Amino acid sequence: MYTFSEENYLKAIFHLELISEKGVATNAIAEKLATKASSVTDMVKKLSDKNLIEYKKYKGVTLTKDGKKVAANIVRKHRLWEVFLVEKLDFSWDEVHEVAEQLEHIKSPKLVDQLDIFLGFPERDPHGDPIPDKEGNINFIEKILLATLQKNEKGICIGVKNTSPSFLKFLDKRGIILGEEITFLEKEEFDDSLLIKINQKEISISNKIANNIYIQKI
Amino acid sequence: MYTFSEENYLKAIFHLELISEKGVATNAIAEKLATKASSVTDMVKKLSDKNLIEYKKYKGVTLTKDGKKVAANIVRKHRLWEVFLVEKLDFSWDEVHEVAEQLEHIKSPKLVDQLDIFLGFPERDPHGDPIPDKEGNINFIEKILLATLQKNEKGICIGVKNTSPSFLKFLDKRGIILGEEITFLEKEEFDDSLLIKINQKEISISNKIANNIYIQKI
DNA sequence: TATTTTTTTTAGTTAAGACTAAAAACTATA
DNA sequence: TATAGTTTTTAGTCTTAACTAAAAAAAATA
Repeated sequence: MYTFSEENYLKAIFHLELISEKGVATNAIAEKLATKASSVTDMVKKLSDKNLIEYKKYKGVTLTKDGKKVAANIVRKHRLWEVFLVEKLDFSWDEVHEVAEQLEHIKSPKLVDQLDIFLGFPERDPHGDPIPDKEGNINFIEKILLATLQKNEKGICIGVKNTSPSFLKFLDKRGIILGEEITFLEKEEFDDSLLIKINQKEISISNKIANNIYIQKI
Repeated sequence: MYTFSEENYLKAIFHLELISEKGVATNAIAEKLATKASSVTDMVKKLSDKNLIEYKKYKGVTLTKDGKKVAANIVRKHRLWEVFLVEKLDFSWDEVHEVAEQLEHIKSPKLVDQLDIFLGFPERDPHGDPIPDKEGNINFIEKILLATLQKNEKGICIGVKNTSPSFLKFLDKRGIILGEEITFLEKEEFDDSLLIKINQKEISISNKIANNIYIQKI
C-alpha cells in the first residue's frame, strides 16, 4: 500500500501525462502539488525505486504500467466519490472536489466495488470527466471547446476545463448544465462573446466562458 | 484541524474514559493504540498544549470539554460510516470497522450532516453502539450481559462486547442478530452453557458467548 | 519504613516528507 | 561555441510521530 503523499504524486503525474506527450517535468509536478522541485526529486526517486515510475535524472518521469494502474484507481475513487456526493448527499458540483481529495485515499477494494454498484456504474463524474474502470482504462470521448463551434452547430455539454468553484457556481447561475444540448447561434465580433441556446433559452456568454466548456458535437 | 494521529489518541482516550473512572493511564493508551508509553507521553503533552486534554505528569489524562467534543465527533463519524457500509453497501457487520477507521478522519462537516440525513438519523451502529449527536452527546441505555439474565427473563439483543470479526461471523452463523428478542430458558450446570430462544428457535450457547452479548431487559 | 516492582518520563535516534540554498546539468541565445 | 538563463539535483535542516534505553517517580510488598 502507498502513502497519502505517494498517491498524490502518482495522481499528479497521471494528469500531467495526459497533456504533455514526453516525460513529465519535475517543475510541472511541483507546481501541480504546490510544493518545491527539490521535494519532487526526492519523491520521484522513491517512486522509481518502487517501479511505479520511470525516472532518469533531468529527463522527467513517466508512469510504469503499475504506476498507471495505481493512479487510475485513485482517479476512479475520486470520481466515484464525487458522484456519490452529488447524487446521494446533495452536494453541488463545486463542493465535491475538496472532499473527494480526501476520500480517494481510503483503502478498501470492496468499498470501491460496492460504491460503483450502489451508484449504478456511472461513467462520468459531475464535471463530465470519465471514470476509469477497475483495470484503469479510461473511455475518452472526443470533446471540443464550445468556443470552437461554428455557427448553427450543436453539441452536448459534456464537461468543463476550469473546475474552480466560482466558475462552476457561475455556470449553475446561468443554467449551463452537463448533458444539455447547446446550439451556437451568433458570435459578436466586437468582444467575441457568443450567443447560444440552451434549454430553450438564448443566453450570451463571454469568449472566456466558451473556452472553458467542453462540447461533444452532434 | 487535527492530524490523523492526534484524532486517534483522542478517540482512544475517549473510549478509555468510559471504563476507567479516574484519569486514563499512559500505559492504557499505549496498549489501545499498539504503541509505546514513551510515544504516548510525547503526544499527550502536545494534546495538553492544545487544551484538548488535562495532563499532569504521572497522573494520567482526562479529556477537556473541547477534547471530548472532538473525540465524540470522530466516534460519530465512525459509527455513521459503519451504518452506511452495512445499510447501503452491503457490508457485513464484521467488515466495517477497518474501513470506518479510515473514513472517520475525513474532514467535512457538511459530509457528516448529509450522511446523517441520508441514513435517516440512525441512533446506533451495526454493533448496537449509540451514535453521538452533533454536540457530542451520547444516549446511553442500560445494557447487561446476556450471561447475567435469570431463568425465563427476556431481553432485546442490543450490542456486543467483543467486536472481533470472528465473533461477529460466529453470531451471524448462529442467527444471533441485533434487535432480536432473546429468552433465557435454561442453564446447563455442567459447563455453564445457556439454552436460549431467539427468532422462534432454541439454541445452546457457551458461557463465553453469553458474556459477550449485550441485552436490554424487557 | 525500606526495598522492590511497576509505571511513566526523559534523552537521544530514526524515517518520511517537507524545506532552503547552492551546485550541476540542460537549453537557448548571442 | 561560449555564455546566460532555466531547470533539476544535491546537501543539509526541520517537523512529526514513532522508537529504545535509561532515569525518575509512584505503587506494592516485605
